[in-house]
Order: sequence, then structure tokens, then C-alpha cells
Amino acid sequence: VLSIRGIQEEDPPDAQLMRLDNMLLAEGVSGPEKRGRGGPMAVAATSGGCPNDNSIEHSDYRAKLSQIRQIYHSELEKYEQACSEFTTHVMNLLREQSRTRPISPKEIERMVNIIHGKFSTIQMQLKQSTCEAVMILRSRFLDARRKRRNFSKQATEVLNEYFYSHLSNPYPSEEAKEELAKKGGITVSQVSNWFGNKRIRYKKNMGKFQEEANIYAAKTAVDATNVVAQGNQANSPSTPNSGEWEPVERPDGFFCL
DNA sequence: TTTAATGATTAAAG
DNA sequence: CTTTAATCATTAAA
Repeated sequence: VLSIRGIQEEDPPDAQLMRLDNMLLAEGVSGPEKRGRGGPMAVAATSGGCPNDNSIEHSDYRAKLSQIRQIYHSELEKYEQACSEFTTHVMNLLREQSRTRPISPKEIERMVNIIHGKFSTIQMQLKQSTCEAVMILRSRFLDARRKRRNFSKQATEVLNEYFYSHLSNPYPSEEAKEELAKKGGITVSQVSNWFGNKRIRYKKNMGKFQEEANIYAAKTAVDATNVVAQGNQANSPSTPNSGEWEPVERPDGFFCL
């Protein structure tokens, strides 16, 4: 079995292996056992998400992670043990043979290297599959898309009001976003997400939003700072302007329809 | 059950 | 950092 290989195994073994090791460490699989408190567990804080999900979900996640961790460590130990056992076994064989033929120390060393190479590739496979398991676990528990809930009527009302009353420039400032978030009972990130989605989806299929536009068109006052477009006030929403808000240059915040 | 709507994430560009 | 555009995953509607 110990053919003349093992020296030419993989050219970049360290590149991949370093990544796997780093990830396992970062994920707390291969690091020191952190029983009890001390969790600076950095959950992706980008999305507002529900404020009341940090009980069952998280502990469930940690339980599963600890399970993975256990398996990983026991397997790793098994490999270490098997490796050393096998090495000593081969050494014994070589010692026996050395009675009938001369065996150079170099040959022995080569043999040991081959064995260690073999076992380290197995170890690498273990790390690989462990990383996969962690990734799956992460996507299963920590992906906010899986916890998505529709906004309240109030929130969508507020957001749509702003959007359709600022159709010419639907980019709320940071302050405006905070205001909208407060009024709708959602986070600023969620407001940003909503506007990002709304803009692209409105632009992509304006006809689909005509009715919605009609509903919200009359409900809000025009931005006080833009007092320019008096003539376009009666802009009939049933004939959506084919131009977007982007292509027309907006030198100073003027209307661009 | 299939489809549409929708909030969140990602990559890429500024 | 922000945005667009594409995509993912869930929910509501058909």
C-alpha cells in the first residue's frame, strides 16, 4: 500500500488547509472548549430581524455546533492514535527486516513521512467535511432569510407613502430613514432594504405598481425643499413616465421626470 | 401544490 | 459606507 507516493501529494496543501483551520477556529470547533459564559458570539448584526429570537434558535444552534465539535475531536483523536500505532508497527517491521538486509535511516525517515502524509490527507478530509457541516448549520439557523416575516400594515403604509410622494427621487436621507423606521416600527436597515427592493422592483415593472401608485399618490405633501415643479403637479399616475429617476441629471435636487 | 409577493443577503461598482 | 441587480427563502394567494 505504501507506494512510492506521498512526496508528491498536493502542491498547495497549506492553502486550503489553512482556510479550513481558520474557519474551524473562528467557528469555535477546533478552539478551546468554551463552556459556560464568555460568548462574544458575533452574529451577523446587519439585519434588524426580530428582537425576540435569541432564545430557542440560538441555543439550538449551539447545541448542534457542540455536537459537530465533539465528533470532530473524537475523530481527530482516532486518527492521531491510528497514525502513531501504524507508525510504530511499520517501524517494528523495518527493525525485523534490518536483520536480513541493511536499512538506511533515510529509508526509515521516508517511510514515516509517507505514513504521516497519508494520515494528514485523511485529517484534511475530516476538516473539510466538518466545515461543510458547520456551513450547513449556519445557513440553517443564522440566515435571517429563514426568519423573514412580512411587515405590519403600518410599516408598509408609511414606507409606501414616502416612496410614492418622492417618486422623483426616492432616496431618503439617513434622517428620513430613521424617521420612517420609527414610524413603522422597524429598523433603519429594514428601511434601507425596503427602498432598495422597492426601487428596483418598481423600475423593473412599473405597470404592476400603477394601482398602488394611485392609492398613495394623493396622500402626501410634496417635499417642501423642492418647490420647482409646479406644472407637473397633475402628473397622471396612470401613464407612468417611461424615464427612471436615474438617467436625468439631478444638478441640485430638482425634479428629473 | 404551484405561483406571486416580499424581506434579506450577496456580489459588484461607486 | 452606499447603491443596483440578482438571488435566496419564506409567506400569502391562486
